[in-house]
Amino acid sequence: MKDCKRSHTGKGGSVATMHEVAQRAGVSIATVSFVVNDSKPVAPATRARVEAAMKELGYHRNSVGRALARGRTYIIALLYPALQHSFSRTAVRFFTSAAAQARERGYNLVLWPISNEAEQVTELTSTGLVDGVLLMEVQLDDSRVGELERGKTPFALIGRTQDTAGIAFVDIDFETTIESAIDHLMKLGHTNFALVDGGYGSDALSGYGPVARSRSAFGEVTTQRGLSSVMLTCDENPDAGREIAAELVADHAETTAVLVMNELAAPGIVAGVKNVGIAIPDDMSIISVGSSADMASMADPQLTLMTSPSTELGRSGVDAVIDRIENPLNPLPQALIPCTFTAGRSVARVRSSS
Amino acid sequence: MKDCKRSHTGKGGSVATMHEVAQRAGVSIATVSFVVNDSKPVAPATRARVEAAMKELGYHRNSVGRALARGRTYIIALLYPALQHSFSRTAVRFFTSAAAQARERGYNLVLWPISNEAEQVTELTSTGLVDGVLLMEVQLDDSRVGELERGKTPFALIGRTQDTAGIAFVDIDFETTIESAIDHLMKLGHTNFALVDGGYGSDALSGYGPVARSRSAFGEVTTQRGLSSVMLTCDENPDAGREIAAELVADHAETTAVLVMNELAAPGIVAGVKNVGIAIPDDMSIISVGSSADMASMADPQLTLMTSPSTELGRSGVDAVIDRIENPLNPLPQALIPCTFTAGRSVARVRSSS
DNA sequence: TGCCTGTAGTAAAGCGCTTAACTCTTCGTC
DNA sequence: GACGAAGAGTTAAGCGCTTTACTACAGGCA
Repeated sequence: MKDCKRSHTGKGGSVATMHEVAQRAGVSIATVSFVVNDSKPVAPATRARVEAAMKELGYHRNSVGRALARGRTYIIALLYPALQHSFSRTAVRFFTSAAAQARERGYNLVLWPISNEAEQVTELTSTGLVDGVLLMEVQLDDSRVGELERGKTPFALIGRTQDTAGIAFVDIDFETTIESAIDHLMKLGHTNFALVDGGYGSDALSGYGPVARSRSAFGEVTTQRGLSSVMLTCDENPDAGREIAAELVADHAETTAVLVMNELAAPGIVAGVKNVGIAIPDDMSIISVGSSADMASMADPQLTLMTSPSTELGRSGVDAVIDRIENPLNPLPQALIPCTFTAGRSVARVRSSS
Repeated sequence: MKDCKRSHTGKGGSVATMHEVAQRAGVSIATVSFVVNDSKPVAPATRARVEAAMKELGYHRNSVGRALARGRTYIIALLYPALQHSFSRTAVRFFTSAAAQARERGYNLVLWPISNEAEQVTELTSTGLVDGVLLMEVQLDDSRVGELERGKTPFALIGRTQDTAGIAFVDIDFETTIESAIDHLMKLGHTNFALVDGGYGSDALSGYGPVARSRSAFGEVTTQRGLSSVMLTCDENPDAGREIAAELVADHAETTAVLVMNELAAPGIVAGVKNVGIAIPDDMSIISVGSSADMASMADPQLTLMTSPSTELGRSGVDAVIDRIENPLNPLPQALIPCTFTAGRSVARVRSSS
């Protein structure tokens, strides 16, 4: 008597609906919903009938209908400005673990490509398509964050803005990481340090959190420990690494310990240094900071590194957004996770000569 | 008289709805829809009133409601088994261009992480959350493809299965690519070739299209041209490259020209070859096939390469799915795009000695 | 017997939007 | 001046699902 236009079950275009299942099982549509979601007790016999009907019709719940009714899509968008930055191995690992954790908690984590325009963020969040947002590659002063704060979509950052008050985030603990790297090298007798970081565009440079934070940490620690130090910057590619290596060797010949905070340039730096006759690790030790083992072994010799805690970042990042979504009143999740030391072949005791 | 529970406009949680806009503008909700979608003529005065109301209320259309009513989400999922494979620079470029093209055509392209399980594919498509699917990293015999064919969600492949009948796809033209690479090296006098490809797991090896196709192309062309040839395989990482390089040099000393179809191992191969005292490109020429310039320059010297047509693949891939979605009756889009030659420093004329 | 409680299931009101069908006006035309 | 067409809006029926009442019925207890 109702709904007759598409009762031709089976093929015919659209998929089976809850209505059809209900009809077939001889129950009300609500009961089907209760079975599907296990949201209310249903007598075993009835449940069995419903389940049979579902199987026969090949029923799958329609997420859009559900989303509309519940006011929740269970989709979390991971915003990654792929256009501007390369998708490092580190990021992949991060993404993977984030997705797994989201799935675990009943959400879908999808990578949503948007340019860096703040307005695109609004465009995404204001349409109610996603329940929450995870923002990567955050700048110290990031317009997208402002945009998100203005909206009502729950979000969390991977990385931090300058002022983290009122913002949920998960980031690498650069201070601790840099300090351990330096400590490691000091124990091997090094006293002349250099830091090479990534440009990340040109002027936005000082605005990139990891760079800014590592620099200040590097500055502080070397000063405290009375070490000689120099800081250099180059673009995020091997060729830039080659160039900066030449510069480093030419202008700062005393350097024996280098922290590279630029995964992509690191192999180039190694190549560049070797090309001017300096042996690694015999004459110079290099540690790649915040990198992944795969990338580090692109270099020859394989780089010793402080491995980025990508997996943990992914997991806690997702937890942070979901927490914001589900318990907006909870204290803000804010976490810092240090990189861990991974041995390679690019670090050695300083030469006793000199 | 109707809808009173949430007429408290402004803050208070949810966003403005079409209803509220209609009320405020003193028109029917349908009219608002016509304005928003420009789907029916509306008198200028009315339109103005509606637009004013929208602005005042900060209205943004709700995608979920729209999706439900239209039966379309305008979301396309790019399925990339990130868990198993690394996300190469090539893939990033692909992703970026695909996203841009989708946006251009009014769709959202999102990267949807799923494991390689075919069932997860169904789980995604059957819920009606996405209008179409773009599948990457396709195996010659891929269960996910079967799963997609069984469902009714439009899809296209980046890559190909063995049997491409009835399937929309876009892939690299490996035959042409391999042939040009060989031609290039032949013109420089090389006659002893080797192909090193990527393992891509262990047993699935022969099932990976790019590998299988390059191999057969390599085999055919070298035979045709009467060249000596050998094929090797190694995992997709630099260390594996180092090892296979040693093997290559030890067991096939005559080789002077190497095609590497394994972006990630390539830098390792270069390092490995050099480590046993063979100069590149003087003693041995290497071309990295289907790679990206960034990755190629990780090696020292920078690799000459056949650049993967990532951008084109992304664009045409998206076009292919959208075509399937919007004109299911059109002829199936099937396209092959060759890689293009990009000079590096790893290729030279063969030594006249020998 | 009557009343309360608990359990299984149903009816129906939305969620926010689209769209086919319909109602009024207002013109143009013969 | 009457009729039809075109233009501008409105009504209302969904899209597929969730969820809050509410009904029915059985059992427990006095």
